[in-house]
Amino acid sequence: MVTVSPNKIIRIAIADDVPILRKGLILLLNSYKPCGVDIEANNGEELISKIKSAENKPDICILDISMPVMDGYETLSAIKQYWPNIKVVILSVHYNEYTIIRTVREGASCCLPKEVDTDELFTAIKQVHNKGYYHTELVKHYLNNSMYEDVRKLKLNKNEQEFLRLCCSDMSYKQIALQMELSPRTIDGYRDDLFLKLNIKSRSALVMFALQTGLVTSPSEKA
Amino acid sequence: MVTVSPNKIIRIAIADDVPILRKGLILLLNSYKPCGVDIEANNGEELISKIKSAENKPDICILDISMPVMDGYETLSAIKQYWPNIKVVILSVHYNEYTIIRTVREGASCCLPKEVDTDELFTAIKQVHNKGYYHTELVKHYLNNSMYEDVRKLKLNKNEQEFLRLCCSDMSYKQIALQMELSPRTIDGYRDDLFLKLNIKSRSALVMFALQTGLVTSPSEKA
DNA sequence: AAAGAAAAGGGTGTTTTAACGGTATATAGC
DNA sequence: GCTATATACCGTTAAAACACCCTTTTCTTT
Repeated sequence: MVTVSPNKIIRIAIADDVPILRKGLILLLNSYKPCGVDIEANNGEELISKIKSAENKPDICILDISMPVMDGYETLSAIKQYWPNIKVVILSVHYNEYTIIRTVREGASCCLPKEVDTDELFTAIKQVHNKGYYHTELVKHYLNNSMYEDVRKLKLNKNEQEFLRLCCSDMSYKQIALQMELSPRTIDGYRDDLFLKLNIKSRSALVMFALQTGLVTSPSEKA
Repeated sequence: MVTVSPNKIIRIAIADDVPILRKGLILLLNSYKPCGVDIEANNGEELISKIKSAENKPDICILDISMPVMDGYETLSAIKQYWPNIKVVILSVHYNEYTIIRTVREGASCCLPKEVDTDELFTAIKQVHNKGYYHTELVKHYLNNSMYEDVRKLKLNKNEQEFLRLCCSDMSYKQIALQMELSPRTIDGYRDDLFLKLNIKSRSALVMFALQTGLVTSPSEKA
């Protein structure tokens, strides 16, 4: 610590690819006395690079999950690897068992849904800064009571990610196998593995999972 | 018109169930001189009731699609029915052919993705107020070139909505039929109808459609 | 009251999905 | 060298999904 003042401001960095939300959040947080937003980025990669070149590192990073280039899951890992002391708050539309367990187990200090009310957001940030964490009832519930035992299994490898992405379409497993240049049997194995890991029984549920966790983002349609 | 001043402010009403986005948007729009936000609501029903009791009706309503109680699609219909002169801007994460065609054909003056950049949002609002509409390239593209000919077919009835909701799960069609107290054949018919209407061939694509259009919202998980 | 449309129910066949049981190979750690 | 682990691969069977053509019932509409 170089300078410590009694009324030190909580330095905040924000990564979110929705400009109106990001700008709004900045106005909102800056209007709240103890906070100051220094860094904003529209994806994880940009955030990491801005933190690297920042003279004063932020106290807290607020991350969205689904962002282009580098998503919130990866960004969280990178931050915790480079700067373990920076606290991370996940603020996302994706708010489910998978997202909560994966991010909190990876070191997030707090995981909130975007539907959070502004007062609770302020409370959360203050408590994260002072106590190191802020867990909602749902987060507490899943921390005590989750079907996912092993964090490592929550991360999907490249092939699994690609498979999951292709599942979100009209393609049959045979066509997916063809596209990925793998045997249909191998694809069956991927599916069976995911069904087991995620405790689901159908491709429909797999699609639900993919979209709800932000692991697959619907292709932003371009004309 | 009761009072017309040369520098009349554009009166805006906002309905969105995400408080931080709503608050942020209000700060943002109020910081833009020609705009003034008078009404905010966290769902369509609340918005309609606030407009009803408002002395001065808004010029423009900004609507989210996926909201509890009354969603953006229904809210748009209601507004256009009661107050055809109020302009509606759809601002949503849901930005696809279905959403664009359905809202614009129903009378929306503008349909924007939440990823819109703040300058474009300001431009859109100004142009909607002056010219009556603002269409992005993607909106223009779909207006000239859509697979949905008939707007009426875009609206799903109660049974179809319920069916679509239940499709987003691990349930088999047989289980869905049981749950809805209808014959499995009838359910098959619903599916075939939707496949035809939406030009898709699999339940996975149906789930994708349901989530991407906001016609089905993932149940917000509660502990 | 008759015609027509829309919704529900039906039969039958093919294709795809899903559950279960396996083997072979590479490679990283002990 | 052995063991654990991850990856790719294989076969069988049952269930579910999907396609196609058809009838009955229930409403609107005229």
